[in-house]
Amino acid sequence: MPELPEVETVRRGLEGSIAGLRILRVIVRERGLRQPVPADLAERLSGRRILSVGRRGKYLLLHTDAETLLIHLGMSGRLWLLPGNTPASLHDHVDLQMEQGHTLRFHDPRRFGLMLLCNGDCANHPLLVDIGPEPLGSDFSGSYLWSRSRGRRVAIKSFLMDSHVVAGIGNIYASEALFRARIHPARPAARIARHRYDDLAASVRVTLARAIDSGGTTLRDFSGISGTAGYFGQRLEVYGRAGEACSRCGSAIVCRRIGQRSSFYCPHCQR
DNA sequence: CTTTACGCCTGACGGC
DNA sequence: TGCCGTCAGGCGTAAA
Repeated sequence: MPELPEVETVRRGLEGSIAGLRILRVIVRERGLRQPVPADLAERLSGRRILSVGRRGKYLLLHTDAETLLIHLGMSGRLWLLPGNTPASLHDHVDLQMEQGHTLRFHDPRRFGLMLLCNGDCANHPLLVDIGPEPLGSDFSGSYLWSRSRGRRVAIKSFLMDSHVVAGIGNIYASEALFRARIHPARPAARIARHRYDDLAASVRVTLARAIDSGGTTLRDFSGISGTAGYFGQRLEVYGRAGEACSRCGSAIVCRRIGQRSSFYCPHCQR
């Protein structure tokens, strides 16, 4: 999926385009997502007005004047804002037809995404309640990471990608943040010095913030709501660059599997 | 409790 | 050209 910067890019796009609009009609073509789309989604959303668009980790929250629509893009999900008469094609699972001739379309070939309704702000929803702090928020810091890492022998990269530790960091940005902090991705989380966690927290923030500024990373499946590409891919230091020269020392970037995921790093700079 | 393996799906790609 | 194995940005669950 889209990781946090891509979801934030989508959130901003939606906030600026459909916030304030009423949902006129909902079309569900495929209910078999990660969890089934509620059978009564259409009747519960029709006539509702979208008040604002929020985000928690990689989840989007479309707050309406009644319930909140919770959306996750999984690995391959996309949201497009299209003219209302755009014909649907393969994997176009859900349309929200809005006022002013807009249709918000959910498209997801792999169907790891999710669309659910919940009450209020969804903060206590089972899928959200155990998610760690927002990495760009004030609860996230080196001391927080350090305290959570006590007794954890898991690789630091897997630790960073654990949504219960910190929200929204996936495979790309975990590799990038660790490169920036010069920490080897396979290092056990408990065997990283306290002061290095300050570097790591700062690196996570900078990496994510820059990616958001660039409109996210487009590798395969991501684009903004108008189909525009994100440009952070041009700024990735290690992800997908196995064999290329490290920008810091010139050594060849290495790819190896850590926690069942491809991990990219510089074996010279990262320790 | 922590850690690891796996499944959910489709599509793209590389090797043969 | 087609077939097959592998991989892909997530995440929850089961098992050890």
